[in-house]
Amino acid sequence: MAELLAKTDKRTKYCGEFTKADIGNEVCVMGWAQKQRDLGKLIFIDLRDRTGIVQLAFDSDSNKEAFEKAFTVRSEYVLCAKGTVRAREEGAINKDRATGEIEIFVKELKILSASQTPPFEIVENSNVKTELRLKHRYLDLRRPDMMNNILMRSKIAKIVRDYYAENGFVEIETPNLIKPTPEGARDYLVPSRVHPGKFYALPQSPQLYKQILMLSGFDRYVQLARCYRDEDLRADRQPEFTQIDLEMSFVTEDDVMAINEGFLKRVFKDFLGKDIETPIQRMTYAEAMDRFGSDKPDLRFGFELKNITDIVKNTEFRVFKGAIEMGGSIRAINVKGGAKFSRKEIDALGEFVKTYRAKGLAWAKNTEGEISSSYAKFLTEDENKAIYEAMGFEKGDLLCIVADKDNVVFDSLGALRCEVAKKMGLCDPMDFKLLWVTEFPLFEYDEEEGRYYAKHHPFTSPMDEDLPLMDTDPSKVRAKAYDMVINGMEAGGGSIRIHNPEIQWKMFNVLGLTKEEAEEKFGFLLEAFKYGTPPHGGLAFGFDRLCTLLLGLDDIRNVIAFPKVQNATELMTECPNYPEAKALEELKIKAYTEE
RNA sequence: GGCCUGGUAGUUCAGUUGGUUAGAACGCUAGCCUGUCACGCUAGAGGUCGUGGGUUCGAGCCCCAUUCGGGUCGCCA
Repeated sequence: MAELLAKTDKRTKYCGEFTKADIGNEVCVMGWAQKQRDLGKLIFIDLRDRTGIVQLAFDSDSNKEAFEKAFTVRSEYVLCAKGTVRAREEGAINKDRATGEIEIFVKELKILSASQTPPFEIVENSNVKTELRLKHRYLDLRRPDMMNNILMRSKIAKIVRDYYAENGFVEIETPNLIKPTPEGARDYLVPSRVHPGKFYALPQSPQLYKQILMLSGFDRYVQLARCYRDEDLRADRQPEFTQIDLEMSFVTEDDVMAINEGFLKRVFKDFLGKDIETPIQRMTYAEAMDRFGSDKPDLRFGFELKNITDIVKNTEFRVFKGAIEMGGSIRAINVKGGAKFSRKEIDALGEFVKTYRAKGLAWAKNTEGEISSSYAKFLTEDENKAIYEAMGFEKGDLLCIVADKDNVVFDSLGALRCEVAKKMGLCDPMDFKLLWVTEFPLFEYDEEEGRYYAKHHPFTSPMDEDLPLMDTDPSKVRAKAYDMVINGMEAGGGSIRIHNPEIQWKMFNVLGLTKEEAEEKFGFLLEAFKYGTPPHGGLAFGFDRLCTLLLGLDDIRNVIAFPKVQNATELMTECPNYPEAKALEELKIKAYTEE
């Protein structure tokens, strides 16, 4: 059935590129049959490639041979068609299609490849289950929207390379087989054949290498770096992903932020035609937590958190009193226009906050001046009034209150304000709100293990004015770290690094690392730092997330050609898989057996 | 590891209180049709109701286990 492509079969241009200017030309096109429409003595075939669709026309009277072949064409057959571009008659013009004013009247048709009936139709906006799409990803990628996503990703990557190159950045590849790192996410490990029992790790990020590059004097480095983390997946998280990774020497936070604001301005302008105002708004971590209950606040809507602990500090209401007694707080958001939520929907919000460890949701609803509430009866009239006043509670509003330990209150209310905003349709994906979050805490205290962890990583520089606190109260030390937050998503983050050995040792000390442990883990870096280290800092954007945002999507997998599913398998190739016994033997690794 | 949720024709779904032969749309196959482009008309094929067990006279529906997806908490320096 399939025919060979002859040397003379040269494609004139892509399907989507034909216009009225081509009328009368002899052309040759190649592509996939999207649809065959048989009208009896007339057949139309929509021919598709990555640029679009052009209509092929066949007429039994004019060319019997081509017509008869066209008759056998089914969806997804690969065709080569030669013929004449002609104008469509008035009334036969398809205004919904870019090439709708012309068609190719085919003189010679070759079926280069037949196709089975695909398991799902190759059309835009298909709502086929993810599982099936991923199993047949090659077909899914043919769908115009997926095809477009991947093409756009490539376009964004080019903007990245152009922008940073124009600003003096050097693109350098760092290794993918590296020394396993001690802290942070789980490493993917790769066994070494030459060194039985030893493993490489796949990089979680090129962090240490890019710092070393600064030391070597490259001054400005950038890389579209593949990164790997063996952690559970989410809608915005894949085990392997791509980072726009960069580092700069002789810079402060402002310098790093400025150069990257330039990039964001550029990519939003070039890609979306949108103007981003610079400098981009900044907010400290403390303010972000206080106002939004999150270190990555979505600024597309209000519903800010307010602390009402003082108003009810003398209450006997057990729920509020309990929170105060355990050193927590009572905070509220006023969902403007939220009174339209039904009792059932509000109960669902109560269940929602419980997933963030809150014990429940106290609420009050003002419907046309009539207030119904889950908690008001437990408070005095004055207390209720004071809360309403503090929150600006008016007709049509819904007040949501959580009382608990601070971190629970922040987590649950921070998530709740996004949840209600989503339900109320306030999250236009093409309305972009950019924000730098700054002054992150340097450490996080792990209560279970009774020790400090680096919130960013152990090479993050403390803020100069907080240096004395390193010895007295590490939990209060702020870092020279910054995150780029777009519409509530962490799009990137970075920091100024420590380049002073004394401070680095102090850092390890707080983290509970002995000199020996530090040498064992980071010896090469500490050694390198002895030979003249420039002050340096950098940042990494989540490239996949950035593409997702710019395309207005909500699933990172739609910008990744071959993504993995929730249990970290890839459905098309069915990876991972058991290796051959011989391979394990060479690696001196025992085969896994079920217990 | 926890919680929530789904799996019925190739696809997307419906399926009543547990009761006859499990339906629809699209797709697919065949026939007819010269201006379609979501072509139209006619006819047809297509089902181990994810899998295994249980309850019952009787299970797509109830129970248990399991598997494969999706969301999420933990986790993600």
